[in-house]
Amino acid sequence: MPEKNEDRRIQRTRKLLQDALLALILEKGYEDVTVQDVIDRANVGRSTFYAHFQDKESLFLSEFETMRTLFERHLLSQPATDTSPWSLSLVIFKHAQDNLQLYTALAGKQGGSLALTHLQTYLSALLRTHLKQQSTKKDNPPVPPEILAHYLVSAFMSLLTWWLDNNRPYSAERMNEMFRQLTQPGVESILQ
Amino acid sequence: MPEKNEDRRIQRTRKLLQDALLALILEKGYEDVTVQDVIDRANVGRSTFYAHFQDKESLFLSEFETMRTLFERHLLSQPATDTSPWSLSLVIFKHAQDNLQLYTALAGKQGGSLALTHLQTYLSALLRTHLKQQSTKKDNPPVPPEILAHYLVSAFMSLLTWWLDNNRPYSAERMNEMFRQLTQPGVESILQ
Amino acid sequence: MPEKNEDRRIQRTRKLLQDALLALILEKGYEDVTVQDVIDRANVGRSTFYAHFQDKESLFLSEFETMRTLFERHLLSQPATDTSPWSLSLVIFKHAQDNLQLYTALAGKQGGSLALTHLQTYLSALLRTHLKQQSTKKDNPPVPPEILAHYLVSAFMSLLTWWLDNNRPYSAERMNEMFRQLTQPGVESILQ
Amino acid sequence: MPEKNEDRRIQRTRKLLQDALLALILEKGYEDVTVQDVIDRANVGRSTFYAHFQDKESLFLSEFETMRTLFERHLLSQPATDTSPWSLSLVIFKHAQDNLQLYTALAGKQGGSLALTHLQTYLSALLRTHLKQQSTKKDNPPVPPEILAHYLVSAFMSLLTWWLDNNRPYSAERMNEMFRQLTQPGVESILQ
DNA sequence: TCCTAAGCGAGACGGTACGTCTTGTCTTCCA
DNA sequence: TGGAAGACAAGACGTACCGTCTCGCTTAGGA
Repeated sequence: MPEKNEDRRIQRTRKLLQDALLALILEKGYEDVTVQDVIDRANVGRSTFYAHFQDKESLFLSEFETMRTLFERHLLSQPATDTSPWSLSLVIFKHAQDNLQLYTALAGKQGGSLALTHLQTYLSALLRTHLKQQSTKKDNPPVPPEILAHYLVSAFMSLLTWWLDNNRPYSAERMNEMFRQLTQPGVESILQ
Repeated sequence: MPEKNEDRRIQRTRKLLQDALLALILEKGYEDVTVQDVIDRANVGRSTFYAHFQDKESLFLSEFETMRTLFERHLLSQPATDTSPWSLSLVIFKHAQDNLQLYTALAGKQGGSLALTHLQTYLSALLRTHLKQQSTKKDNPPVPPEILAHYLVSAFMSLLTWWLDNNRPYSAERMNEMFRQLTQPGVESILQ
Repeated sequence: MPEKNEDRRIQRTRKLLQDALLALILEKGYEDVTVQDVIDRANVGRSTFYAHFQDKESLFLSEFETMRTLFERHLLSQPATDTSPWSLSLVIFKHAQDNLQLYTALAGKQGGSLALTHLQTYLSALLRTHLKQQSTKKDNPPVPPEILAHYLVSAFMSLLTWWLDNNRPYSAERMNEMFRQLTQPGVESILQ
Repeated sequence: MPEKNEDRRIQRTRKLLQDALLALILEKGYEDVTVQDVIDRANVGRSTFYAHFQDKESLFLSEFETMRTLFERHLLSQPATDTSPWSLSLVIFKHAQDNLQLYTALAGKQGGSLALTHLQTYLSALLRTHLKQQSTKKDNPPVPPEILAHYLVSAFMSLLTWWLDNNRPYSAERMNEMFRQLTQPGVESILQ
C-alpha cells in the first residue's frame, strides 16, 4: 500500500520543520525561537509553515506526539514483566536514552514548560492505565489516589529532567533504581 | 527618622505596579499579561513602569522577593522545633495558607513556570542550609545528595501547587502529613 | 481542414478564463479580482492558468484584443461614408452598444485604468490612420497635432465611459451628436 | 499661538512619510511602491506608519489634500478677473508649474489612476461652483450640463497630464490657450 | 517665597514578530 | 500528454508588543 508521492512531499516538509525546531530549541531554548528562525533553518516559505501548523506551539506539540508515538510503539515491543510504576519508569528512562536529542529538546530545561505540562498529563494517564488492577486495598487511604499519582509523576519527572539537563552521569538503570529507592517505600507504606 | 516623601511616592508606585500584575495574573495568567495591561491597571505612565522595573519579568521577580522576605520573617518568628525537611515544609504550607493570593499568583498554574524555577532554586538552598548538620552517614550513599535534594523539593512543590490549584480541599497540616508519608520512608531508608 | 481537437480544448480553456475574469470584473472590479478567484470561477487548475497567460494583466489584455478584433471586423463591414473623427466615433458608440458587457468590463469604472490606457493608445493610432489625408493646412498650427489627437481621444473616451457607467440614458447616435457638438467647432477652428 | 512640541513631532513624521512616498512615486510609480519602501526611506518604524495612515492609499490621499489646500490658498490670493472655466484652468496650469514635483507625482503617469479620479471629482465640483451664476440660457440644451462638465474637466486633465508627462515643452499660458481654442467654441455654441 | 530637581502621565517612536494573503513556479497524478 | 490539483518559496500586508524617548505638569525640600 504505497503512499502517494504528494503525501510524501508533505511529510518531508513537516519533518524539515520539526527537525529545524528541534535543533533551534537545543541551541537557544524554545521561548527564544521565532517562527522566522524555523522557516529560515528549514528553507521553507512562511506560508508553508502556516499551511502545516497553526503556530510555533502546534509544531512543538507535533514533536511531542512524535515522541509519544515512538514511545508507545517501544512500550508494546517490550516483554511485559510487571505493572509496577517502577518497571514503567525504567522503560521511559531507557527510551529517553535511545532518543536523547528528542527527549532533551522536549523535557530538558531548553524545552520550556509547555512539554512538561503535557508530559505530566500523559504520564498520569499512563500510570492510571498501568495501575488499573492494583486498586487501593484501603477504603480510606491516608493519601488520596489523585495526589499519589500527581506526586509520583512529578517525582519521576524531576529525576528525568535532572538527568537530561546534567549530561546523564548515571545509566538509565541506575536512575531508575534511585527513583525506586526514593519513592517505593513511601508509596507501599500507603498502599500497605 | 521618617522616610522622605519622595521615597514614599516611589514605594507607592512600585506597589501599584506589583498589585496590578498580581491581579492580572490571577485573571488571565502571567504569559497573557502585557506591560500595557499592567500600566493601564495601575494608572501609571509607560515610562514610569520602565523607570522602576526593567521588564515584566523583573516586576514579577520583585513579587517573588516580596514573598521570600515575608516568608523568612515568618520563619524566624517560629519556634525552632527541629530541622527536618518536614517541619520546614509545614511552615511553608502554613505561610501559603496565610498569603493565599500571593502564593496562588506565583506558584499556581496561572503564574507560569518562571516562579517555579526560582522557587525550586530557593527551596533547594534553604533545604541545604537546614540539613547542614545532617551529613550523610554513609560514605557512598545510593542516591547522591544533589539528586536527593532535587527530588525532595520537586515532590514538595508538586503537592504545594496541586493544593493551590485545587482550592485547598485539605488543611495545611494534612497536606504536610501526606508529604511526610510519601517521602519520609524513602529518604530515611537512604540516609539510614 | 478541421482544427485539431487539442486546439479546440485549448481555445475552450482560454475562453473559460476570459469569461470568468469578465464576470468577476463586473462583480467586484478589476483590482479586487485575484488569480485564485479566476481559476475557481473557471474551474481550472492554477498551473493551467499560467500555461495560458503570464498573469492577470495578460488575461485582461487578451480581452482587450478580443474587443479590438471584434471592432475591426465590424469597422470593415461598415460602408465607408467619410473619414471624419465623428463618423469613426459613431461606429464605436454603436459597437459598444452591441457588445455592452465586454465594453463595460473593459472601459467602465470597474475595469481599472489599465484598459483605458490601452484604449487611448489604440484610438490615437486609429485616429491618425483615419486622418492621414487631412494634413494640416497651416504650417504652424496653434495646437500641435499630437496634442490635438490626445485631446480628441480623451474627450471621446470621457463621453464613452460616462455613458457606460451611467446606464446609457441616451442612444449611441445622440451621444455621438453631443460629442460632435462639443468638439467639432474647436477642432475646425484650428484646422480652418 | 505656538503649537505644542508634541504636535510638531507628529507633523514632522507625517511630512517625512509624505516626502518619502512622493520621491518613491517619481522613481518607480505609485503601484510599485510598498509600505516597506516608504518606511525605509522615511526612517520610520512600521507601526509609526500605521499610527499615522491607514494604508498606502491614505498616505497618498493626504498628499492630494496637501495639493488641494495649497491650490485653494493660491486661488484666493489671485485677483478675481472673471469666472470663465478658462481663467480657472490658467490658474491651475500656473500652480502646477510652481509645484511641479507634487503635481507630477500625483497627476503624472507615475501617479496611478487614484489621484486622477479624485482630481476629476474635485475639479468638477470646483467648476460647478465657478459657473454658478452662468445658468444655461436654454431650457433644453443639446448637451446636458452633467455631460458638459464631465467633458470639460476630462479635456482639461488630458492636456494637463500630457503636459506633465512630456516635460512641459510649452508655457502654462500657451497650454491654457490651446485648451481654450479647443474647447471654447464648442462650449459656447451650446450655451449660445 | 521662590526655584530647582525629581517623579510622573502621556504617548510618539523604531523595531521585531506575528499570522494572513497573493503571486508565480513546480511536481504529481489522472484521463 | 495536457490539464486539474495543489504544495511550495517569496514577500507584502496590517496588528500587537516591546523598550526608549521626549515632553510638560506637579510637587516637594533647600535656598
